[in-house]
Amino acid sequence: MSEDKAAILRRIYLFSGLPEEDLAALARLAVARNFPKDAVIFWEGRQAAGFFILLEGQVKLVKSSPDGKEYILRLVGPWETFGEAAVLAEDVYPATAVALSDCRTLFFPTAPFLALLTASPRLSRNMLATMSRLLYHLTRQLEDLSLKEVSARLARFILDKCRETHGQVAPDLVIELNISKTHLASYLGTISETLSRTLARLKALGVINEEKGRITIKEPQLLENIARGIKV
Amino acid sequence: MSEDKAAILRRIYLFSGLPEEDLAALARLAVARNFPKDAVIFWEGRQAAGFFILLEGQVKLVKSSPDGKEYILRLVGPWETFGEAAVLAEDVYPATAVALSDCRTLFFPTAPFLALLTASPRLSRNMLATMSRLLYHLTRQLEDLSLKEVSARLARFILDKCRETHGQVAPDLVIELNISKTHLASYLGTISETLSRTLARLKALGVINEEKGRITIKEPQLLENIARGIKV
DNA sequence: CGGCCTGTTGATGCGACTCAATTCAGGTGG
DNA sequence: CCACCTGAATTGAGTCGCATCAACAGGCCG
Repeated sequence: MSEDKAAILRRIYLFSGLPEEDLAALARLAVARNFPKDAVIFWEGRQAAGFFILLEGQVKLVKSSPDGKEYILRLVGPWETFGEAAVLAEDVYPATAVALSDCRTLFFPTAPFLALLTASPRLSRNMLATMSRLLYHLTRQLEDLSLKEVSARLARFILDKCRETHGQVAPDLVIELNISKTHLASYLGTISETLSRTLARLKALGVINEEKGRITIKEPQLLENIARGIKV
Repeated sequence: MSEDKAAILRRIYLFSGLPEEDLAALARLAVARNFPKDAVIFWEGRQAAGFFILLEGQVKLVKSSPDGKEYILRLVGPWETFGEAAVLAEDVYPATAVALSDCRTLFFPTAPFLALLTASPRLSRNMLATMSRLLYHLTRQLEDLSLKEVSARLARFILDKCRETHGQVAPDLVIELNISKTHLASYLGTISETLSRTLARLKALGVINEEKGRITIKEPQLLENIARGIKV
């Protein structure tokens, strides 16, 4: 079983380039933990006991307000880690994690992981790189929320997703929203009604096509401009 | 001169607990760089050559939109580091840094610093902790921008600042805004006119007093509620 | 078939940005 | 010392984007 885990860990960015013995030590640490759909994996503000690797399923990291609105900080897919940030400060989780579907995860308890971290320069370096990318991601979201309107955020999301799946942006490329539009709305910092209208507007402009969660890019250049915040 | 630098470095959180030889090595790396008021220290999107410690003055890290609006991601004060995030990914700066007053800094070039980082577990750990706190800070800002209105953000800012200076929140405690209200507005993700009105409303409610950038807290409990987003 | 969840569309209201006018404070030069 | 200028801060009126509330259509499942 521990061998299986080591094989899995090799696929995780955070653990890339680690010597065998480090991987083995990590594999000994890891605890399999599974969650049904809609289960809360951890709560914002609770003492962070460790972090997770998602093996299968989808997880959302959310902030929610007293009156029931929620903002999705990050959508986590397979082979990504989450809850890492809390580990370092031996602190609390900065957001709540919820399983969007049935999930299989590996859990790494804080204290022994920190010991490994101290012993492995490569692991430290990977961790720093991971957190760098998270920081970069968050600053982009802040930029969007503070300076851009919904149409620009949606356009940016589509372009990002397109580059992620196809490595480029070109006419007639198709991207799949594999989340509900309600969730996408929370991720973009708005609500489903507004997202619906914004999508309709982009369709009417001929910039994109959309049906049943499949978006086709029609006018890449226009889409780039909208993402930059240039008025149409 | 190198001795002076080492003495300075001891005061930086990022370098706390480091052995003498590491401090000495860092001191040899550090380059003094000064900037006049309004100078751009680095531009968003440019290759990150290294990071900075602010010794004297004040710096803003900003995102700006094509039409001239700007959002202040972070206000940097003496003894704080900035530009750290970019170093790890050997990547670009995620925001633009501007001197708000004449500034003295120490600059650490990326490549040699990374070498030191690999060699010093303690330095790695400090760096991770620093980035953790940045992440935490950014998630709070995202929460505010996406879920709270301006009055709540302002209330939270006042409470944070109060706790930071006095260690507690109590009636008649005074905090100093040592930045212009225009800058504070950008930091809160709004504009000076709206900030002005919001401050006026809080004054009218008797929650705070304010004159010439000095804010006196009158109703801590009410202020906490406003910060939580509870309607008045 | 009826319930439920997701998504769409319309009408309305509120918060915040825009534009413009005015006041105020700090700094400069006569 | 006062007149002048400049940038910051305030205040008012108007507009816009988006959230809210509400009604309704479609797909899925018991």
